[in-house]
Amino acid sequence: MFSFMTITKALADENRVRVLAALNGRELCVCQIIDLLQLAPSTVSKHLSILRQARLLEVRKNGRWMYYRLNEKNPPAAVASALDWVIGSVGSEPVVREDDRRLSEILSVPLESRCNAG
Amino acid sequence: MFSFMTITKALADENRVRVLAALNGRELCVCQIIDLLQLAPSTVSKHLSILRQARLLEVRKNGRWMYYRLNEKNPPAAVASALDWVIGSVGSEPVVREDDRRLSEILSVPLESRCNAG
DNA sequence: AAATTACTTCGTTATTTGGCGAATTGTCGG
DNA sequence: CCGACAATTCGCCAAATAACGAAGTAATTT
Repeated sequence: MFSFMTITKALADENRVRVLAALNGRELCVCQIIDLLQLAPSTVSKHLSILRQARLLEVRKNGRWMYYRLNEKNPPAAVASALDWVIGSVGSEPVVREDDRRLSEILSVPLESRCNAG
Repeated sequence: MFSFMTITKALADENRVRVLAALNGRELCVCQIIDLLQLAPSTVSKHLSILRQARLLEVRKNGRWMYYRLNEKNPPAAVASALDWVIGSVGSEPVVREDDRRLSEILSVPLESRCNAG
């Protein structure tokens, strides 16, 4: 029950759900997620660590950048179905649509030209 | 996004998840849920109201008893998939197994012979 | 090596949440 | 109508949580 509740608690915050939706189909660097959510780096880092502890996210390090992505490789069953449920449910939410729009802007700026360029 | 977050917040408490699991395949009276969770009536009532606001539960009144059941008649899509996910994920959890055992005891006592008979 | 950049960890604060008991509402049996 | 019972609402308190800035770690650039 503990690991299941870790997932439900991870999903019980709107900013974390927005992160999951934003990571659908792509990986993002922390600084891009900071730019998207408009929150302090320490806050975003905490959110990502909660999502990672729930095994909803995986992380990859490249130089100074940390790339987060959905855990779709070999997730626990409860994680896989949670991701399906969340991604399937929030795709048409206005907040998520708007995030998607902003993300295309964010992604159009190459990472090398300063991370929090916006 | 609001109604989706209402669901995730409703799921982010172990006692509420236990209620959902207990209501899988049957309806229960509040006093039986109180007996199961071993919490104060006011606390249980609050939990049930949170689950109901999320539209995860439906309620039926019969005399002085309130019968709660999963909202499986015509639930919003996000509710239906949430219930599938939860019920499918926690069925084999020890806590839920033990609750199921206790429930067969609780259900063997007719409601008329005092509600909190145990 | 020193400065810069990217991210995380730590400590603090404000808000939310889960729990209880007391008081309230509504229903049934006498 | 009155007492008993089922359930909810209200008010309170303790614990959990989201947010921030400051300090720390690690990699890159100069």
